[in-house]
Amino acid sequence: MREVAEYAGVSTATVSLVVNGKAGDAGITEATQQAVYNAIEKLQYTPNRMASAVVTGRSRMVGVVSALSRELFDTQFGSRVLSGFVRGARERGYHFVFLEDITRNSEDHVRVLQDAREMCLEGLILLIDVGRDEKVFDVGKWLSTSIPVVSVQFTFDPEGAPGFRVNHQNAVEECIDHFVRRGHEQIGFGARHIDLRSRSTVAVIERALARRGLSFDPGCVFEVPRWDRIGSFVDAYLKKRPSAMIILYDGEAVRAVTALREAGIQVPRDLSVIGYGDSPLCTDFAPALSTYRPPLEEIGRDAIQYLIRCVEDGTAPRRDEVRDMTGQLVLRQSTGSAPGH
Amino acid sequence: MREVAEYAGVSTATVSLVVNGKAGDAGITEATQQAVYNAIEKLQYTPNRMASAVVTGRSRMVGVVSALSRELFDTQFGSRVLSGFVRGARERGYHFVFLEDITRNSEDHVRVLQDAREMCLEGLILLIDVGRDEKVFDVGKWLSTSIPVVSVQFTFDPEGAPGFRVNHQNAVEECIDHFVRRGHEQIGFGARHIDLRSRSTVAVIERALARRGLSFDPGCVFEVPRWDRIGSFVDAYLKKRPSAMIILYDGEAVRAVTALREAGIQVPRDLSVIGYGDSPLCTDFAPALSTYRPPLEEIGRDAIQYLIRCVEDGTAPRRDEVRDMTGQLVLRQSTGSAPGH
DNA sequence: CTGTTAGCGCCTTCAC
DNA sequence: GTGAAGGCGCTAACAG
Repeated sequence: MREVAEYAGVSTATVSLVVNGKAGDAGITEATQQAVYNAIEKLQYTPNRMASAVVTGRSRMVGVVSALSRELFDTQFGSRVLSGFVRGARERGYHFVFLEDITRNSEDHVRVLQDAREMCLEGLILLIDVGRDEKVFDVGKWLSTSIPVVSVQFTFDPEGAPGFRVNHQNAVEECIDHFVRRGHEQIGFGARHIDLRSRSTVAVIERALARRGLSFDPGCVFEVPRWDRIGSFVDAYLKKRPSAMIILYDGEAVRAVTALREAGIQVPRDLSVIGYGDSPLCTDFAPALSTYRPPLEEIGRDAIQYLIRCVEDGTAPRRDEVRDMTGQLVLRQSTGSAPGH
Repeated sequence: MREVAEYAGVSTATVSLVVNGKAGDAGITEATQQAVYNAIEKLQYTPNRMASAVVTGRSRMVGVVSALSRELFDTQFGSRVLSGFVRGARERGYHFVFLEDITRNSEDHVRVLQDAREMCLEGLILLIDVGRDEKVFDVGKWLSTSIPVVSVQFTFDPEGAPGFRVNHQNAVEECIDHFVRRGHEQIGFGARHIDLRSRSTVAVIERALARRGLSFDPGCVFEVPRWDRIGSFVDAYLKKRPSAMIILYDGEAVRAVTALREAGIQVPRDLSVIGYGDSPLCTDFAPALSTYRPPLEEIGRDAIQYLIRCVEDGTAPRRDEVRDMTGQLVLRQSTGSAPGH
């Protein structure tokens, strides 16, 4: 920097102002600015972020903290969100680093904060993927007293934590809308486990149906287990035989369709199925699986940019606000009209 | 730090030595060290990496540069490698950041170098996933003149760039071994596109077969296109009817098995299939897909730790060396004995 | 064995 | 409008 200043015939202070785009405020001549830019060009000068971080306390870096990194990398969900982070950060000239996995043991969160301070991170993205783990929320709250934190939840849970997440309402509405238009009246729901999360989804389905004057049969909530126990699903299905189903997630949808086919149920002739996730397997499978595509890249991008904006404006991210992002229903071969419609 | 020094009754230099684990070399009393640790504890002191990076030039951060980030995040391959990076870096107290995608336009590589210098990155991981792009190799070579670079290639290409990659030789041997033991003699190969990469795989298969006194029928190289053109694959298969196939990747294997079933070929009764990737869909599909599981986490972890070791030892990473990592054949339901064996 | 000193590269008042 | 000076938090020689 000193060399640049000398080459341009100005002082290092001037160079600093120009490099940081504060030349205008400081009222520096156009000519002087040009001279500085020329010098930078000639000398191949690259400013040192570390040095400026030392004095300003600003590193232009944020951290990503996850609640369960195995899922983060094993499902395509996590990696798509990551992809959004990369884009979002890049667009604003920021970078991000991974910190500890909060849930490995009970002291990880202090490590996170320590790392964040060591590296002068300006904010944290908290990736919530295990649903309703009270501990994760508490850690988030605790972290957010020392550093800006924005939460991202990328699994499907209508009653999950506030923060950036998919618009579950919309997802359900889109599916029901499509089914009803095609004449389906008895609509089922399937998931790997029937837990609190599934139950809230069922509640949303129920309300969507009610708004259309249809009712939901509680018997149409199906557990779609692994292959070794898939028989229980088939049996349960055959008792009710709904003509349409929403299944969480695509993998479960594939297993359900396959198992049902062996029992003589044809998709989409006898049953229409919409999965969730839009994973690559949707198009490898036959019939190609209709699915709801969650806006994961968008969530990642918007979340990190919101965080950055808060950091730059000096405002604390709102911890209580729900940011629902709308995805898209992707219709393929596994959906059709209700039998006899 | 000054406060810590005062509290402990020593100088900042002593604190620095203790914090950086150089207390031993400098011969600092146990008692003094304890005093420093106590002070650190009491004052909740966190060292500032940025500041030390300024003076040492060492940031304990490396960068990850990819050749095609879309693939990085769309396939489970990329995200598993990333997971390895996270672990590998963490184990050594390092962090990593994402830089530009080299291939977006022709000037991205200078941006990469600029970012690396701005952030005092100590090394670069070059993710090669598009196979044999001369440009990527050149960029890698160019980068490595200014900064340590180690390459990671995570697609399947026996003749790809040197660096960390899966042991293709082993992958093929394992499959062939298994097939031969089960009495298969005519073994085929399938892939989405029959290009240079596939051809080198075929060559490896050919040699493995030759070593066992078997020959490879060039007519048994099959293109497994998307659904709209899958008929061509089925036709080609029916002409040769090999009893076993290696298919790149799992998605293609699923399409192949499904299409063939519609043509009356049963897996594994008439045909044994081994895919590649061990993606989640292997166990969602029926029959559950046998596959070769590439050691992606291991590759990521080893690659970044090799890079870090080079950085710390001050040695340049070898650009020409092949680091083949061995994966594992995962046998499930899509493989069986040769018909009549 | 430990403290003193002199920077690392940069930013930011303040006079001029 | 611009430069000089001081300091950010830390490390590395060297002196004692």
